[in-house]
Amino acid sequence: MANEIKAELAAGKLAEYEQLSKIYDDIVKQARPRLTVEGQGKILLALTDEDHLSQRQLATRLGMSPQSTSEFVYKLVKRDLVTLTKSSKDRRVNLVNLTPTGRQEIESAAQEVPPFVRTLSDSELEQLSVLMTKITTAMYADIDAANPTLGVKFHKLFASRYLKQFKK
Amino acid sequence: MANEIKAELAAGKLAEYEQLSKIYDDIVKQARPRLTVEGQGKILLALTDEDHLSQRQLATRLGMSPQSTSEFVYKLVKRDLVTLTKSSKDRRVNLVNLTPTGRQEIESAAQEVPPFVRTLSDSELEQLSVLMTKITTAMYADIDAANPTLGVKFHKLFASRYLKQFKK
DNA sequence: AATACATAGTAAGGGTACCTGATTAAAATG
DNA sequence: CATTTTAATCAGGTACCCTTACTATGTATT
Repeated sequence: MANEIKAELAAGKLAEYEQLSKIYDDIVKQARPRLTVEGQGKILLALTDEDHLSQRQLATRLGMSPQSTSEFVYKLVKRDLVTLTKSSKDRRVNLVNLTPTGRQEIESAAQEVPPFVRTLSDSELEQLSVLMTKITTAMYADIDAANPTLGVKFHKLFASRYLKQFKK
Repeated sequence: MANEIKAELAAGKLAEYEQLSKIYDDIVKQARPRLTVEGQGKILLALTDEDHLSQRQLATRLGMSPQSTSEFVYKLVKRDLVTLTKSSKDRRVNLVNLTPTGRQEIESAAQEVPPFVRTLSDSELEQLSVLMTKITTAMYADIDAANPTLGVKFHKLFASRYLKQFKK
């Protein structure tokens, strides 16, 4: 069962990284205004992918309750990062629109390479990218299997965000 | 600057994994009662490493405010996972002790190998472990540099938790 | 047209993880 | 013995989420 032990070790390391990264920024604070997939950040990210969505659409493709969506949108409005406009076709729906400031906020949430990544050599970086791609691909597949609508959305969301520097 | 691009790509993949894992459990829910390094879980983890700590000690080694510590300890008491005993040496301090139930809670927070790790081959698993070890080692170093007291504590915390199956 | 039902959004209230400021009680120190 | 430091707590606040109503507005049915 050397096989199993290898899987456990790797899974453990991954989990360790996951947990460590939660506290890393707090402690080694470098004031990077990261945009996370939570709350307001989640909304902004979704709007980057496609602007002028209704709150309902946002809720659906983010897997959040409409109430939470409403809350975060309201907070973003107060921060002038989005505006709300009533749809002319259906006066019940509120379309959420990114403001220039909102767009800027997303851009400026710099995607810096953290120092700990710098410790890897060139070939190690390549290895890591390959491995992590396999892992995230499998994760997307699982998410997709559990919720076909969501999966694709998140894939697009992350692709546009984390591979941006690559597109240029 | 192919070098830089590789670093960015790897960092992006890591960030993508980090964000994806936040939503993974919600969506692909498999009811694994994970013990995270947050709030009450953080306290439990610290107590696994060393029992009968004062709230002050907990706060210090977890990098939390004493007020939050107090709050989480209180919640754990209500859940019968820890008990409080007044120190005989210093009647100001409340020692926090794990109950059998608390110990059980930690044990049962199974450290399962998530399905997406299974997609990697044997040699890939080995590679991943090596790479992640380098990364977490660098993270610990950074944390340690920022806060010498904390760093060591967390290292011990995670080592005891995520490498337990390995020690056996 | 009138009634019934479905849908977009909101209000109210709740839970968890954190934080700061102020306060109490007990210990340490001058 | 009076002052200062320390351990813990209370009060109040923010961000992220949810559930249970409830209000508009739209659509379908009678």
